[in-house]
Amino acid sequence: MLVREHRREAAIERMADHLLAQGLGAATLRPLAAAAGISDRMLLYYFADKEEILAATLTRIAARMIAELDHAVPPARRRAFPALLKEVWAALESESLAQYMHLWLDLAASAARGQRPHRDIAGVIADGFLAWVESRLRGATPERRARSAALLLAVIEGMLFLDAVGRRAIADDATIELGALARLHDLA
Amino acid sequence: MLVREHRREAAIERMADHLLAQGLGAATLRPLAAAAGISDRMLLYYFADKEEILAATLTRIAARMIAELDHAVPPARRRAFPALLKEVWAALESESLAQYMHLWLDLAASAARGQRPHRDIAGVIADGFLAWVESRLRGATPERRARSAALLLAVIEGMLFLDAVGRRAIADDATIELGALARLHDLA
DNA sequence: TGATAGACGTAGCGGTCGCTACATAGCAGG
DNA sequence: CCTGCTATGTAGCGACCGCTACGTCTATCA
Repeated sequence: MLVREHRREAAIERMADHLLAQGLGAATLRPLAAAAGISDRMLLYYFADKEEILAATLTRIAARMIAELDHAVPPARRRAFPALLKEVWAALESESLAQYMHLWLDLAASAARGQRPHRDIAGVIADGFLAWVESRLRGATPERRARSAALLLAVIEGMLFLDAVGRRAIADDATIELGALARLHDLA
Repeated sequence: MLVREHRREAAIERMADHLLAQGLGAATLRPLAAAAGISDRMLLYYFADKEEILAATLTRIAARMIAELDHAVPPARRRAFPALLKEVWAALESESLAQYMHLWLDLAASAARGQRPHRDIAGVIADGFLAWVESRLRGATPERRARSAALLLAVIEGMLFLDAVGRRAIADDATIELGALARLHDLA
């Protein structure tokens, strides 16, 4: 039914807000239902089970994240490695994107434990993130660009990790060092 | 009492095994007590509350991790950046150290949510890890060595992250790229 | 008009959570 | 012998978990 589809859709949007604000640990039926403004019974009427709820909501969140990233770092031009690194890191520290990063960390942790559907969704998000970086990165050949993007992604995620444990200073040192290395290489 | 201290100690050791095998998500009183071979009542007799249990167990695990790292990558000599990166990454893929890395990811995720005592402990572990890397890294000056160590740590943790979400290929690309950059710099 | 199917709420299932009250058993000191 | 402390088990509290049985109301269609 159309009504059903529409309400399901609205529920996903509001559950996405809830998950972003509260984290994966708060992904339990009753709070999710309350956030969606319906009863937990109706939530399980719209979705088969908790797994389906999470899959739909996380997929929605992934789409939103890419949109937010596009907004923060527009694809207008390609950047040199150090510049893009700096720009992306600055964007990720903004309040709105930080929420995504925290959830992304939750997701990685539960993916490491082999949880479904977390593992699959997290993998797809990583691919999307990599493609996103690659499309904004300057590089001599597509191959070099792909590897540079992989490095940038890895470093960003390591810095995220370090920031999460309260060691932003280490993350900043890493940026400085990597920026220096990359600039040196560009001169070469 | 001595008996009490001894049993508390033994409980910590066995709970550390349990936590490493099962993850932070399995850190609930009854399973922990079962792993320690005592009743949950006695667990709360030896420790004030769950937080104290976790703090003691995680601290023990951190000490074990450093010992395992020392064993896998002995401190005999300092390594060049690409060599150390490769060596550390290979070590972390071993079954025993992979357990620590998964738990480390759990810890980072809950630290990002501001959980205590997770955040503090995770920070201390990161510092220990950084010092560990620094002591094994070759570098012209202590300052350069510190920044190189920060970069190596960030990259390792980003690769851990990518591996967790099933994207080891991206992690490998990052290694290749960073190794190339660092070697080029050493020549310069 | 009456049967059918969709939409929704209530109440509750069996289970786990962190934590605690209570009882007891052993042993030390007065 | 009594008192009181340490050590330990049992049994349970109230909250929350994912999920479901069941009933009711309403809209549609023959």
